[in-house]
Amino acid sequence: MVSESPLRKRRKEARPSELTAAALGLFVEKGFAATRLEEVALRAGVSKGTLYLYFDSKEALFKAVIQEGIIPVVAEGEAIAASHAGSAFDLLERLLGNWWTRIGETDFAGIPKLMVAEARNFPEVAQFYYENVIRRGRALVGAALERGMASGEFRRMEIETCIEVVIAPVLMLLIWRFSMGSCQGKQVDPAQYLAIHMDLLRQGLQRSQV
Amino acid sequence: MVSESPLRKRRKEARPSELTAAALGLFVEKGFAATRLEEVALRAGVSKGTLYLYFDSKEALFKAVIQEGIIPVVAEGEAIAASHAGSAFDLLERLLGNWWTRIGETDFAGIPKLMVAEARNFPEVAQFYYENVIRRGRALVGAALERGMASGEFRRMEIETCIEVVIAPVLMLLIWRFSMGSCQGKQVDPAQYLAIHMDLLRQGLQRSQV
DNA sequence: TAACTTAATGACCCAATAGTCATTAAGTTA
DNA sequence: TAACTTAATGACTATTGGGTCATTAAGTTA
Repeated sequence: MVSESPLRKRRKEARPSELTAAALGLFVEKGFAATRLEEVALRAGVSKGTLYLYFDSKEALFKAVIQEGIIPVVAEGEAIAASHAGSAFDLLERLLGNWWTRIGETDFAGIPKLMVAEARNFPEVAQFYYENVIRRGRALVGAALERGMASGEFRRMEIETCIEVVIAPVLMLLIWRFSMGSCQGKQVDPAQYLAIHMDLLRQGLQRSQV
Repeated sequence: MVSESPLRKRRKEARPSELTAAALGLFVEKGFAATRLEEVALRAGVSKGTLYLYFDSKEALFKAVIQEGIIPVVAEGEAIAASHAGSAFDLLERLLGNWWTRIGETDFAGIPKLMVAEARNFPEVAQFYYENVIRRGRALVGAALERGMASGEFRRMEIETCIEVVIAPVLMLLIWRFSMGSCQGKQVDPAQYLAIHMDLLRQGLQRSQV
């Protein structure tokens, strides 16, 4: 009886993403500084030495984690906005909804909390994230708001600040899940949370008060 | 010419709060794990040995930082709510405004970000914070919303989720300031941010559409 | 001003961990 | 199946930083 699976498997292609996935989980859970690389390697089913085959340093691993999975979603949002035909509010709803299903329900959901917690320790990565995710995400929401104000669907308000207020609850929902979330008995229901947020926004933004 | 100030000053009373203040600043800036106690001591104008005179461990210091300054503000909010006479919306505005001036504009402003970043590493402290700050803060906002719905000033909505959505932007404003805030050129203006948030809420919550 | 109490110090200890590298073995080629 | 390439390993090193404690000196009392 001979074992079919050798102890050491050579899987050069799969290792990097398995390592960043493991690292993301641990970084989100314990923070960057408190995460030990041996634990990351263990979770990825590999030894610490192997980790260093693919990433030069702990910081390089952090950068890879952040850059890996979140940027495609922004591009997707931009495509949605470009092809949208309905009302401005529908667009807003689709943008936030898409962001939720593509980030909030995936393994990448922990990235905003991680980025918030570590931004000051990695200004370079934070800047990258700001330029490629935040700035573009804001621009999308801003364009939707502008469209609605131009058409008379929304009342006129100062746009830049409005963007922040619209995005904040969605961000908070994620951050909460990966931080204080475990303290409370019944978890927040994301669908209901988003529904209430959109409901308040619909009436809060509208111009004509019938 | 004799120096009036000896090298070692004995200031037993002042040390603890000076140490927690220094620790808060560094914890918020770098995270708990990445903060060195020697640096905390240095910032407090004291040696590392002195720090251990007042706090048993790094974790004890963390607990003290969290527990020290934020709870009185909740009590203050409860007093405001108890004595409030005007409309429910005015109460909401006063609560958020008070929270802002008493936390947002003080040294304690970094605590929410710190708590969010470290909650999973200190479940016991997180639980304490949850019971004494979050739960009570939510109850305050919830009572204001209920009052408004009961009087017909607000339309009826599911309260628990509503609370979250009302609070989220205010929390996000603080968290942002201590994380990604330094990435963007022009900072958000807190007063304008709160004004827009309250403006959206006023119209979003109201029952009668005149 | 001498004796005494205790706040403050900083050199030291040791556990933890980021990063290295000589060795091992999986898979490939001839 | 022997020779070869390189993915994978894990023992090892160097450094960092939490925590200790014998020593020092500020302030107080008699």
